[in-house]
Amino acid sequence: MRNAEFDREEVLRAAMKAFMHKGYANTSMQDLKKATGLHPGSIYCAFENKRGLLLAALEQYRLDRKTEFEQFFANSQLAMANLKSYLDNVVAECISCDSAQACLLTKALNEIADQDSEIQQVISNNLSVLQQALAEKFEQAKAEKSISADKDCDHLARYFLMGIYGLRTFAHTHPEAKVLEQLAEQLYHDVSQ
Amino acid sequence: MRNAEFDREEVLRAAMKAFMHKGYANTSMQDLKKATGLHPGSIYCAFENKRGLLLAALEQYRLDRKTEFEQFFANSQLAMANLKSYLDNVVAECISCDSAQACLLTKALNEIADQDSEIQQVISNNLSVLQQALAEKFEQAKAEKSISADKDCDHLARYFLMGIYGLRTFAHTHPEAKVLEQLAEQLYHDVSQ
DNA sequence: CTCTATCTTGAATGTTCATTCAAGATATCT
DNA sequence: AGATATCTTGAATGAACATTCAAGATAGAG
Repeated sequence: MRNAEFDREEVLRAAMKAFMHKGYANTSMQDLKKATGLHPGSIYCAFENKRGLLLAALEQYRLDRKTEFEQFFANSQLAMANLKSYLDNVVAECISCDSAQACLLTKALNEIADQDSEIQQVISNNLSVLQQALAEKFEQAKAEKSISADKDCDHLARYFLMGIYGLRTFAHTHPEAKVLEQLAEQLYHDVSQ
Repeated sequence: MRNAEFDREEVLRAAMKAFMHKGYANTSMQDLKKATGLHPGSIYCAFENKRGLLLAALEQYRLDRKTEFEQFFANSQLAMANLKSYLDNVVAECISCDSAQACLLTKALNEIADQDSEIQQVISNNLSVLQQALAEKFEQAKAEKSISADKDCDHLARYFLMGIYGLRTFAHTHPEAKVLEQLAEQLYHDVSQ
């Protein structure tokens, strides 16, 4: 007889930002209250507890990133060109040094994966989906003759993803545009040739 | 008139393990008490507080890794062969899935770097030293004609380190030996050729 | 307009945390 | 052996935490 007043997606994106900024353990309910505008009771009512909020935020993150990914390839350019754009976007996020543009998946993976196997599983699944999507793009690139026919596209996808993980970590100590762009350039070169 | 009973290095290595296993925020003083065998009072006396213990552990980690690194190159083999051994060792650590063999620097970097600039600085310095050491090995490889003379050794060192970061993160979701070895193989190939 | 199911609020709860400190123990020096 | 400086011990402290819940507010149904 009465609907919730808050916008679920907005709340989850705010929670995502909070978790990305301070990590899971260090983000208090008070931080989450401030970030989402929701009182503790509402959070518990909607998401059961802090962990439930993280799980919901991870799911929203997956959806948002899926949409974003598809937009990078929703054009008529060659797959390899789009992969380059995707990589350039990661670099841009790294350069911005904006913790809200970090990757919630890798952040959470580093922090809690060892201690919570359900969350570990959720994150692993999400990353596997991304890896699979990348592999398909490399297959497309192969069909377009951008890369040679004897390449293993699953391997290329794994290597590309590994490079992105490395880039994100590296950026924490070297957020300089020139360095990161050079690294991305080489990564792109190494999966192209 | 009385010396401390505990072995400082042993205590710091135990603290390192505890921090690597659960992260900084999630490791309680009670965990640290159990891990180190020291009572809270002794920890506070020796290291000022939990943060001081982390800083001391980071310093011990730096020393231990420096020793380990030098051992990898304390032989008469070519620099590139030793770099491969070093990389293989990282892979072996990843395969073991032993949180005690993770990298304290990257773990701490992901968790707290954004929130504590002094710790950020310490970690960045440590990683820069490693990067510099790697660059020297690539210089040596160049002198040995293992890599071509027009290579930028600083760039190679950065790329190699980025790959190691990526490998460690990737291993969290794919701890399979075959996959990690293949990725390491390609990374080695890409910095060789 | 009234009723009621549902949502919102924020103070209260009990737990866990980092930190302190005074009492007790002990190694070293004289 | 006695004195004392230093270390060890672990209970006490207060703050911060996640979580609960009862009271108040409000949207929508009748």
